[in-house]
Amino acid sequence: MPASRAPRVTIKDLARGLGMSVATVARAFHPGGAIAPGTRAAVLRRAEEMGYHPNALARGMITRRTGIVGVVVSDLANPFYPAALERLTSRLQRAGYNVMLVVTEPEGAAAASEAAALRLLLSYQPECAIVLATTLSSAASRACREAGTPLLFLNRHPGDPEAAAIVCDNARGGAAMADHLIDGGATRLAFVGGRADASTNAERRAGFLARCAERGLPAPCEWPPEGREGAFTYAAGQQAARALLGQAAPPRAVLCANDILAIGFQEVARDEFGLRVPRELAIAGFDDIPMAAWPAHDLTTLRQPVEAMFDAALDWIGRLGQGIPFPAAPLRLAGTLVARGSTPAFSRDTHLEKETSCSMP
Amino acid sequence: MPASRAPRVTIKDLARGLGMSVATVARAFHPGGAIAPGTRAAVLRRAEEMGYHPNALARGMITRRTGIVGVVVSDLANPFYPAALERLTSRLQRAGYNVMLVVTEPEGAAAASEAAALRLLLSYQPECAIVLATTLSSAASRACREAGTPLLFLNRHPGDPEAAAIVCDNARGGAAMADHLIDGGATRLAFVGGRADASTNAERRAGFLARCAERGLPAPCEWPPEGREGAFTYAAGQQAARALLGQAAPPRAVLCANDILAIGFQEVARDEFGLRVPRELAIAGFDDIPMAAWPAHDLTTLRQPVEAMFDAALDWIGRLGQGIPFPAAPLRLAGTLVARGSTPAFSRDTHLEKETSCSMP
DNA sequence: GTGAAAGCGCTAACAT
DNA sequence: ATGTTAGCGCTTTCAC
Repeated sequence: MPASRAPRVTIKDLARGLGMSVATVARAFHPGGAIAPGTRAAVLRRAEEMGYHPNALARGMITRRTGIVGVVVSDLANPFYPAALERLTSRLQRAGYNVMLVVTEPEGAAAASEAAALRLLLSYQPECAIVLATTLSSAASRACREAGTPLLFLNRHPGDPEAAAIVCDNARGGAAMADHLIDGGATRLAFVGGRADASTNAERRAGFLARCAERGLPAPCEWPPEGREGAFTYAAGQQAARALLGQAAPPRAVLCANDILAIGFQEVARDEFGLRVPRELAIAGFDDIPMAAWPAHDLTTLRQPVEAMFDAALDWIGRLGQGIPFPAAPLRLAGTLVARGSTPAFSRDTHLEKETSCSMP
Repeated sequence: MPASRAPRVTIKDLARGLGMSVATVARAFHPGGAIAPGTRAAVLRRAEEMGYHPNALARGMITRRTGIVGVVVSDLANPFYPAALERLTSRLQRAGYNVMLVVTEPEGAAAASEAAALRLLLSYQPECAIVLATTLSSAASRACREAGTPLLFLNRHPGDPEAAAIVCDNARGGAAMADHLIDGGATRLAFVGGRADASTNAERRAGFLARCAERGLPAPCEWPPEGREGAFTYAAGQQAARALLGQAAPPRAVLCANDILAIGFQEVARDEFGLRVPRELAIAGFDDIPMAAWPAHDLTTLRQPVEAMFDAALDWIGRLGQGIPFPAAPLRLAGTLVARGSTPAFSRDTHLEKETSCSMP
């Protein structure tokens, strides 16, 4: 026998209780419903009394608007994502959507389980799926397309040109950091990357290296070296520090592809190499996770425009309900350089313009 | 016009395409279905070709088993919870459930929005709701009860005796920590609490104080003082350190109600008071968040039996499907003391027994 | 403004 | 083993 739960009050019960038809009762729950104000009030009052609550599943089946938004995450160990997930969920909730959470394995190995998880999500007919913090296997993307579920990448964007994306302008951020470090007096710079397959990593790196070249500096040294896999983790940051700072001519300023890397790097720089930050070594990160502001780290970083990204996402999702598909061109929003104690104070409080977008060819 | 999406392939389309009845087709998708193996194979093959995927909403309406599990979180800023959420979601997914995420405002102020969010969740007819990391307003609890949705508290338990709960044996954990610190040689102990209304806080404190008394020590000093609100945050840990370590006879060993507090405390102890840990001050936390193992913190802590808690939760949820309600008595599972460098090495690697339960009167 | 009827996509008795 | 029928709870024509 399946679960025997207390039967819920349905619209039928309510209609019976009121001596009305279900149609009338239903109209009371819809803004534009053609119903006499008095009738509506009566229905609402009785509903309250009887403890009636509409069944979203039944409603969703008919209207094809389930109010469900799928959110796919994979790297909750990076503090940036819990914070983002919390905000995103809050905002979707307030807009009347409900978040269905899908966690995919961080390592690509489990592409099969990822596809399974996504299929499960799709079976609930979400209005769209938001991919936070990870790329999706092509199998999973295809599944969405087949199911007709719009896909929105937040923070990263996949190779897939058909997918909509809202991202931080990572290249500009990387460039701004290069300026900041160079203005701080450094000439021997370094870049510490995370996962090579992440668009965030590639763009931040590209922006940083390009600006260094523009300003006539020698090419920064890099970690991880060609052919070696990086990661967006504390441990990877430590490793990078041991490698880069152990060199004959170690860098004097380092940009790490994200904050958690930078924090790991800084830890080793101080504890194992006895370097004073920022005097002997300047360190910067990317994201502005809460920890970055802790006195122990006091990390200069590029704050992602998270709220602006969510503003846009909610806007897009709202339009979806009116039949307007997601824009094809990725939306890039500029971040803010937050100068703290891990870099010299020369150009403190430089702020990038608050927001900017740029379209694709 | 509502969203015009590509119409999905339904079971009817599939039945038509196969020249069978919908009933037969449906049976192919159910394990015990009375259907010829050949027919099933044909259906499955054709389904694949036509891109048919069952609609979970429609199925849920009939079977009253939606496969949806609501998960309510509020404090994603505490690293313990993202990690727990990730694991819990993964495991539920693998068991065929889908997680609907509800984020409630951390501060009790927004009890109204909490109730609204929960109502929204309930309208999707979840099979149960798991409350992770927070207590629920009584309005919200009542809403669940009225809707007939079983409620399971994970990690905390509310005053509400009707609610099911799976928690770490916090009192024993607190006692184990007292032993560990006392065995390490300390006599002037302190306890730093978090939110006073959290059961975790109360239990850890009670266990700690009781054991101190049993071992004949003077009552540990405490923070926050009576009437002052604490919090489970880094900043609160810093504050506590400034208050406790600034005293005439500062404590030599401190148990913080969770790791993030302990890390904040430790930071201030080292940087502002110049104390050497663990020589001059022993510090311990509770939870074993990933950061606790970082060399910079190297924090002794009481690891919560997270996986065992989830084992039990999944077990209970599985039974729910067979009509077996959640047990009324809270399940308490013992944690493990993980001794690291922030406390003296005397009784390193003490492990509590792996698991224990205790019933309520 | 209200009611009757059809049906969303699927499952679960019933027949056969 | 398969088809027929009746719904799940709700929205949405269409009459009145």
